[in-house]
Amino acid sequence: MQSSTHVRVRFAPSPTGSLHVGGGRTVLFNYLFAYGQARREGGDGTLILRIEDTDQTRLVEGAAQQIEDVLTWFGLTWDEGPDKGGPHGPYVQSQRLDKYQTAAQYLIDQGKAYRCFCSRERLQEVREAQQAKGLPPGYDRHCRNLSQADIDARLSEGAPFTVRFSMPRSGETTVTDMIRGDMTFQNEHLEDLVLLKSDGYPTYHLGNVVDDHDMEITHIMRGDEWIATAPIHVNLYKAFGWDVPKIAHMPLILAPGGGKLSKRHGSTAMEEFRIQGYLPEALMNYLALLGWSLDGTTEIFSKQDLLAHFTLERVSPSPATFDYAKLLWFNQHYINHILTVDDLVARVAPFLIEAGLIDKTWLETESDRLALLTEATRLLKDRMRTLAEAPELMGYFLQDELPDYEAALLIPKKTEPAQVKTALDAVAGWLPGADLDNLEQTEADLRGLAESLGLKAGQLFMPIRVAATGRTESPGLFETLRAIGKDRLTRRLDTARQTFG
RNA sequence: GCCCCCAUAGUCUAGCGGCCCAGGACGUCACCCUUUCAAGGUGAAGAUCACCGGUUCGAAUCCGGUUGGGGGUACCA
Repeated sequence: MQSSTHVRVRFAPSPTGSLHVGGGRTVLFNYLFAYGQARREGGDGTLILRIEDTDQTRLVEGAAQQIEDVLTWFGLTWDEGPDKGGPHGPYVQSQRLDKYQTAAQYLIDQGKAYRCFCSRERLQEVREAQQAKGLPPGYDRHCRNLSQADIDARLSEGAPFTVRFSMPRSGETTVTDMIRGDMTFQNEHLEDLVLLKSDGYPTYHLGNVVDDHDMEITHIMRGDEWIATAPIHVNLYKAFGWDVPKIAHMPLILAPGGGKLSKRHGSTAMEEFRIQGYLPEALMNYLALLGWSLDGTTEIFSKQDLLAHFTLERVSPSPATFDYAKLLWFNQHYINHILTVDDLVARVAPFLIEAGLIDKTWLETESDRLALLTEATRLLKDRMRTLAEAPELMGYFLQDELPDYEAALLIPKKTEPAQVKTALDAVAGWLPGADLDNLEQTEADLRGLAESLGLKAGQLFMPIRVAATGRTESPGLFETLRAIGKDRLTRRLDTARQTFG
């Protein structure tokens, strides 16, 4: 990066729904660039959150708030925005309409924009006609050279109009992209885009350029889908006489089969990953590696690690396919190896409460229930892939009664029902005098019992496991029995024995 | 159709002219550990570096073309 000491970047979502992972990755890179790279290199870095709610027809109630909430969950912070204000507010475009109107009027006065009175129907017809002729569809600049008399006449009759940008008709425009280099476009291919809609709201193009200038944005980091309009934006800056910020387009995130990542392939919204039990740090780690890498070898990055190492120069220009399996691996890795047990307990609790397995009182310090929850979490830590799996995994530790299970599970392969019955009876005889807190003793006792019954250890352990948990998989048997406790174990054993009539 | 972007194993990537007949990770498979399931350990398969031409003593790395994939082509962002 150049020696600029002043970096101001922004994330500008439109509140038309929940935040997509592509957007999540874009904010992340903005955040890492401002707070990581810029500050490391001796400058200051500022991240601005701006809500671009200029499409009144697609607005979703509460979406802006939800985006802020999910960003907070994700672990990101920003310096200026709707919630915290700042020197360049307001940070919601619908509250800055006068600025866009003033800007549009300025361009009209300069002869760099014009009012367009064309109806949507006419626009549609023009587009269809051009497509039919095999020409590139686009506005035919019909209103670009209207006489002043025509314009006045239309205005006096109160005709609705949009304001369009007068793109230069010849020459070329070069966009310098920080991760792709120069991209040159022939001006004749660029459209006279609508800047101001007939409802007085700006389009993305005007709103974005005006605000980025007004908010003194130094670096624009946005999705790859904006490349096509970037040359028009550059021309807009020139028309206003403003400096063009540095621009970087983030590589696209593609769906597994190709194309856009959509619901059809699985979750696409940040919020959904939260609900499905993904950890924000795992999602962040995964998303950071989608288009960026440090050395091709290091895989695990905490937010601090990312802040310490991220550089825009190492962002790849090529699109990346979203791999759910790898995300799941990261999540599992964080649960299994990075989180502490206490931390996991705190993360898993909301999911258990939601499932009705525990309630808030379980979390009171020094309660026996918290001890049980903690022990259950410790035992299942290595077997949990997402937080959402916790209720399913931990039920038999947390509940008094076991849900019904298939009696056939009690009978291991190559073992007769009669043998199992005898074995469980023997275990029931042993249990009252057993010391479950002594794991070594429990193991010695049960191995001895198996031997005396003429069974292999596994042939005895599996029926006990199923009787105790209702499942064929569990953490180590002796620790599992200890956590369940003698009382519940006795009852569960009785239930199992009764299935043999 | 037109404009633009991209191109290393199924996927994410390292590589920025010789160290690479290509390294790491996910996934897959095998083995070890083992009371089950995981986790962990070890190992294997998997890429003629999309293709074709150049440049060079030498190319995955530079250039051109082709093909393929993707994006844009709205009074959506």
